[in-house]
Amino acid sequence: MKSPTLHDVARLAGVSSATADRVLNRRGNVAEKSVRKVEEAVNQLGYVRNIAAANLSKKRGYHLAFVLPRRSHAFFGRMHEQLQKAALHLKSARVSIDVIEFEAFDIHALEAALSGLSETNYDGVAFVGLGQEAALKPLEALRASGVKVVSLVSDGPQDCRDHYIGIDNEKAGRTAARLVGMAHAGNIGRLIVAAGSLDARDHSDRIKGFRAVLKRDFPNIEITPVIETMDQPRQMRELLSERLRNDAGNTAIYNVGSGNEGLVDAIRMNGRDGLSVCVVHELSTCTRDALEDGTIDVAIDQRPEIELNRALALLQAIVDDLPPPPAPELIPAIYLRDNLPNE
Amino acid sequence: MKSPTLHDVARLAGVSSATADRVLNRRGNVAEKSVRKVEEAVNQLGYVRNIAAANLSKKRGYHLAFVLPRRSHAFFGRMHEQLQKAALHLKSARVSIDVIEFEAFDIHALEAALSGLSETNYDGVAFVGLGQEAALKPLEALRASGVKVVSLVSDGPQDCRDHYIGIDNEKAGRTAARLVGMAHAGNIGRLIVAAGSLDARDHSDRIKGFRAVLKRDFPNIEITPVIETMDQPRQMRELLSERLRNDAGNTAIYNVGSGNEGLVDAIRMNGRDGLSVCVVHELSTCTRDALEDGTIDVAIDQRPEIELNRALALLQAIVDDLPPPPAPELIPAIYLRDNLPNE
DNA sequence: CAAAAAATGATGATCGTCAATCATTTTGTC
DNA sequence: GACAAAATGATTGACGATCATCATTTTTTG
Repeated sequence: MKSPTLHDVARLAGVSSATADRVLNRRGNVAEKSVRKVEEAVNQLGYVRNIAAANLSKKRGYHLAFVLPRRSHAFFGRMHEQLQKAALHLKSARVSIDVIEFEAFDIHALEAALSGLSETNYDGVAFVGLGQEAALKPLEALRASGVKVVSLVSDGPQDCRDHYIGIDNEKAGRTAARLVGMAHAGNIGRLIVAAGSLDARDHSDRIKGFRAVLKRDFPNIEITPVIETMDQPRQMRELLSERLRNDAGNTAIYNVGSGNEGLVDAIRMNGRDGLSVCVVHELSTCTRDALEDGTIDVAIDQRPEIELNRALALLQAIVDDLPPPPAPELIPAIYLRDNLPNE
Repeated sequence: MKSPTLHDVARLAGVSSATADRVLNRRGNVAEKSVRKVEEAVNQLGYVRNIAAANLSKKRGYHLAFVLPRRSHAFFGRMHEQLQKAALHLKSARVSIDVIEFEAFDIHALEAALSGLSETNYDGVAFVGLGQEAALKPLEALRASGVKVVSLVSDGPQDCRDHYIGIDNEKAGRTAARLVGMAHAGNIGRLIVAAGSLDARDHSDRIKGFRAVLKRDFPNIEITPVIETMDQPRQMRELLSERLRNDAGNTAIYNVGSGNEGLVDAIRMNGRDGLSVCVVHELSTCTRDALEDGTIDVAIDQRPEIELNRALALLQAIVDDLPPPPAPELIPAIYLRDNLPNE
């Protein structure tokens, strides 16, 4: 009924609890024979260390840091918000969370933020990996000193973090393509693609997936040259308006990046005549409204709240050197006007 | 830095830790004045009870029961599987999970299973609420004896459980309608709808949402009379084949319930000529294959694995009388052939 | 075989909370 | 002011693991 304790293991193994402890925590100075006996007892009893008791005695709480871009974009705002809620809830589990903000898209801001962490003594760090190529050294330093590291949203080299939590952006692009394709029902189409910057890894992955599917399965749809908006609503509005005004015959729009306010403005001004489908990424006040009034049709959403929860659960586990909790793959939500989340 | 303990609270309140304990655990026999002082100290220090220590001292583990239908359907198989994985992972947190299986769609099986629980002493129970109308009495008994109760997948009366975890089926139906509509690109269509049984709450909810959207936004699509399949692949195959053979001009299929093996067979036999879109519910080996080879286009999936994880996290929290962990709404995944989860 | 080295056992404090006991003080009431 | 009732304080031993210390035993080595 009740689970066995370290004492039970020691007794069954015929050693003292001190030795059993030495084995389980790899303190060394144990005879090979004793190690085997203890391990056998562990297996036989199905002993699992009581982490709560362990942490209590070690007077350890989970000390975590989240390195996030400022709340400039709605997307990161949602992350911050969820983090705050979660932090409150996790206080009773001795999880303390510090938030370190940095300027998004500033190449060196992330590096600076991460460097600052090496002095402190966090158990785990999660960071949004935009521009992490510049931040390899501080990451390496962190990991070398035993800190567990998780990258969020955008992944980088495998050996600069313990895990990545985020969506598969190529898959997201393919999904968008399929939706655009389906909405043409075999008709001929012409498509406008807009992107923030073709340099960003996540954006280029999306475009790659998008193009692949469109080319293979929907040759009836022609892609016009990509609009680069630098994720700025204004540029988006102007460039897109121009396209819509000058070229008739556009049937679809896909925005890979952000700047959706501009996109929505442009469509509202020009009307949706001839446009059979419009797909964007991320849910925000703006895109939500646009979905509800039919200005756009689909918002593919990363669900940052869920990513954040995952990161928290994962860090808690790996900080204890436990295997990551079993969790199914992150699939971006496909929001239509009919399945928007409440409130 | 480190969080305050009960002792700190007592000291600040100017009472003994015994009294502080009496206040926090509502043991009674405390003067109103002392209660106030302690509560004030709690607020001032931001004291949060260390649950790990509390549970350790109470020698309490989380003793949970999951009452699930047998693994007859792929859907429940996925739940069982996830539950097993999670159970393994949660052993170190002193969470023990018992699984009680019952025969799906047997009205009294659930009642019997739940009745059996009143003898035992679980802290929390999750159950799949198919046919819970018949099981109100045992649920009431459980809750009366302090057991926390969560219903999964299909909800019932509010006061027979503490929380419901599952999708909004009406929303799922609306989503299906939107996808079907989009895929018609304004063309005229004729739609075949199949359902397991119109009695099942979740199925009827889906149909309700589906019809509402189709009627309002896609009057160009005609709905032919619903095929009732009792979720049996064979009936599905025969009835659907008949329809496809006899009536030309069908443009879409929507299956509200299960029995997708039959649906897939029928379409493969008849070919997809003229069918512009085919939407079903739940991902399984069968529907996954069908998505990949283009037999069907969309599978709306409840993601039982996620529901299960949610239930676990929720039970752990409410068993401790904590507020439910902050988690965003469950949105069913929309699977296309391009965003299927790996492996 | 003796000395050094390695392995082991025994013990006890600690973490924060719970739960129980018993002694003492503060109330309220007639 | 006596007396009961209520409130409080003080104390203690779990709970399960960690970690350090010290004494003792076993093994290795020359």
